[in-house]
Amino acid sequence: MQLTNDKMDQILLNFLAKYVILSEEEQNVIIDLAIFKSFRKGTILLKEGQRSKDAYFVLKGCIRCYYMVDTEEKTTAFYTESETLNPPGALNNTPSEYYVDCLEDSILIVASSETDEELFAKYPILEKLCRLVSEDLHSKSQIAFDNFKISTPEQRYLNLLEIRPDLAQRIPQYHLASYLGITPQSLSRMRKRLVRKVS
Amino acid sequence: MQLTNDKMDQILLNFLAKYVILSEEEQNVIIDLAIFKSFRKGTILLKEGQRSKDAYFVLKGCIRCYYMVDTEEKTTAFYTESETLNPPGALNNTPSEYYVDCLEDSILIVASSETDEELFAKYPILEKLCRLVSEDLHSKSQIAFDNFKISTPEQRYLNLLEIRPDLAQRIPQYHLASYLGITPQSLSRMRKRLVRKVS
DNA sequence: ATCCTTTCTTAACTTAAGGTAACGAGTTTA
DNA sequence: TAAACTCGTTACCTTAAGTTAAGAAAGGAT
Repeated sequence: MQLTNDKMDQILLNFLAKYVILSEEEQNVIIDLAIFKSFRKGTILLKEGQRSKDAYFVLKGCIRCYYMVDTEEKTTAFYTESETLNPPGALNNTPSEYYVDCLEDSILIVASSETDEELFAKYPILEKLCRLVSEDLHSKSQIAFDNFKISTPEQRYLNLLEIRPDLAQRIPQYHLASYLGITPQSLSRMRKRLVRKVS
Repeated sequence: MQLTNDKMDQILLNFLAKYVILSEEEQNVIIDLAIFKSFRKGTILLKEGQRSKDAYFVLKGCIRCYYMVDTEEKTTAFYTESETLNPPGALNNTPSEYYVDCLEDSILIVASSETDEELFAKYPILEKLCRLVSEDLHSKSQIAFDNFKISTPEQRYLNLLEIRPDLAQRIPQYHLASYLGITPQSLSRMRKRLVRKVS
């Protein structure tokens, strides 16, 4: 399926409409600002040590954050349609601690936070929008953290199946395992255990 | 030690100064708004199921978030001097999923987000301030989440000793254990293992 | 169709965490 | 003072995750 520019604009505006009501003009400013980019599966968007002020809004596809610990990839997050990755570097210009890559061919909006100051001065509602989005993302990430902490790997897996069943379908199991904080072997065993429990 | 009102004001303003430069008037607005409250150790500030729009800034003492899972407390966070707890309820008015209590006699600034709208209209810089604080907290909590995920319980404990050595001193071990995602017994064993490794 | 890479599974062994129980040191309460 | 309570430790057994190694299954590439 091909996404037209209009459709992509609409996906973004629908997302923003959850937070504030924007005038035509404000919508146009945002659309003009938004840079739509396509990436092939496997593309690395951000490397450890790299400085980048870019934030990514996923229109289509899936991106993933991971740390390299020794020679091992430790996956910490997946972002799919209408989700936003806002790396810390955007704020304080520190080098990234982790990598970001595309697990699928993806269409992303790449938002650079360079021009923000003038823009916020001219359109204060955009500052409000950013505040609300940030507060919402913070709250969601806090809740996700809490759930992770109070759960066993098995509960985390079952929770994932419930909350984001799409992920279990589209993401390789060894990435899921890493995301759950266990090895692929453990996840495989766990799945066998769970089947046994059901019957 | 007794904190005077002036000292408490200053702690708050020092914290905010990390984000924006405020005029005298803006500082005064914030100080007038800030409600300083004292709580005795053991006081429960927020209960599961309770709706509250209050955020807490810790001037002195220590507060803790925990979930009740069956009959067990699962501790997910500690907040000490100059840290901020911003429960999700403040945003979307949903009932709290967790409890908050005081682990020590504490002095907190209780900020209700009720009056925000008019205030932001009058002092746009306060909206910017909230955006920056929120982005910063989000980024920090994201990093904390990542570190938790990519670490074993032992690494988490060692990391805690390094990053927040104060916590290990002032917080009972069974709360720390819960925070690390393990039982008090496991933490006790782990500590013994670690001592053995050093020697 | 065959090869090759990627992904998932299984197995045997090691390590560490959970569950339960008991003990002891230090406080608080009666 | 004694009893009760809190907190940390230890012990024994069970459960599950890590490690290493080896195959099986699925997909792509030539």
